[in-house]
Amino acid sequence: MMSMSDSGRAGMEQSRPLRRDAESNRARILAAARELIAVRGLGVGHNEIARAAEVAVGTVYRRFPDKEALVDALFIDRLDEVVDAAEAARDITDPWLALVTFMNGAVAAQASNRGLGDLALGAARGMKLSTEARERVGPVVAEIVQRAQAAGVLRPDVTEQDLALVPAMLAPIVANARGIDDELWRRVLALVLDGFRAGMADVLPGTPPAPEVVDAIMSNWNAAAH
Amino acid sequence: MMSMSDSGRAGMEQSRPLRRDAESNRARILAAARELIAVRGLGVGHNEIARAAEVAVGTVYRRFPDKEALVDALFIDRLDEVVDAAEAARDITDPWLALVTFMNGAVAAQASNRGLGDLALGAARGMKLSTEARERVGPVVAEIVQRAQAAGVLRPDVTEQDLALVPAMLAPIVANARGIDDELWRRVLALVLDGFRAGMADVLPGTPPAPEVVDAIMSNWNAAAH
DNA sequence: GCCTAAGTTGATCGGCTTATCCACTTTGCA
DNA sequence: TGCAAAGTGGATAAGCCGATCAACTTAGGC
Repeated sequence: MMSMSDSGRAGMEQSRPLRRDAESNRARILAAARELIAVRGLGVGHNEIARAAEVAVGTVYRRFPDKEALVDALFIDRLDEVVDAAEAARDITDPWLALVTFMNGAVAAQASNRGLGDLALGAARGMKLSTEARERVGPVVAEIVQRAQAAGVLRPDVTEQDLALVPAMLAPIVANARGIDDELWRRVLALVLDGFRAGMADVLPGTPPAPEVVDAIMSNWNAAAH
Repeated sequence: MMSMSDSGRAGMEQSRPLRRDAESNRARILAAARELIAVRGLGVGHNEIARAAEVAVGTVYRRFPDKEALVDALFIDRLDEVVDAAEAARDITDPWLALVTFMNGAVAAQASNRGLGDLALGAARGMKLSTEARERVGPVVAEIVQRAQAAGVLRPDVTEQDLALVPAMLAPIVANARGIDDELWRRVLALVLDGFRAGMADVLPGTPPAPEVVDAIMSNWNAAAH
């Protein structure tokens, strides 16, 4: 085998139970980072996280060698929620509704957590997250997809991979419409799932975005980072 | 016709025809910026642009007070291409094909110019571009939309505003798939326009992205900025 | 209670960006 | 030709960022 220490990150880390103070600091760092990142996105710096956690930067780096490690630690447990959502959706009888419900849940999570959206936009690279995400939610989604296709309500020439792209597509909508039209993504998601093509009745939820809204989204006028 | 002067930027500034050397420098700056930004996105710094233009940073700032002004100057003329594309699409007989052709052209432009993609992602704020874009391409697109709706091939509950969101949605796909699957956006665009719903025959172009591709897109593995 | 490994601190580094400033050079009109 | 006005070079400021490290503090086994 190779280095079998692996305290901080990937592999596992039960080498030695952290000292009490260290453990509490770690928890505070995670809590602070979670909150800040949910609200402001992955852009928040270590200094800020450290200050919020009432800890020094060095301490943050001691626990999480780099940003990637921190983000990994932060979001790996969020996966549980997604998995739960997927499993809940799987239990819905109507195959199409199951699919729609799941996608809505996924994008809603993105909308409520800026960091998640940044992730979907590809803001961070190379983290183990995507692998783990695929492994854990993939199978459930595959099941939903298969059922929908078997029922003839989902076109047969798509796969769950195609479906996986949808949250990424919605990310800029969610991100840029934030604070201007926080529900726009629901309409757009419905549109993406339903299609632009005429013929299939359903009336879209919400109202069409006003031209000013589109403007604002494109140039990010009011949204602002702040 | 409307404002008929408007050489450089926002307000107006045709006060005096630039000196020869200045004019040539301005052109070189624009050319260098255009190329760099097309290839590497809006992230390129002024220093780099200056070096490529064989000019000093100070000179860049003398012509373009800030990044916004530079980007404005760069892309305002690109609008001509989009307008041309829209007008060409308008002349296509089949209303649906006209719409699809236009959207393909718009996203293709994004795919071939990284800066354009960044713009669609909302990377830059507050520039006059979006206003001008709306004013110039809006009417043509509206015509395309109306025709498609009149022909009953486009669902009646969408507007050209909805359509305007599509390039933004495609942006993360284009950006994150660059160098991995440069044509993926065609499939996704077709999907967005066609809809996930079963029933409407058309076979999607391309093949479903492999799981690794989706992984790579999400975490931006190989793409790299370089 | 003491001692050492573990943990913490915060100044600091190096790299990047946007933007400014002023001594110097060039242009082009008189 | 000569001289102001226009333009230019490039060092530099000011701000971020992620990340490092040597000096200090603390936990907790013995």
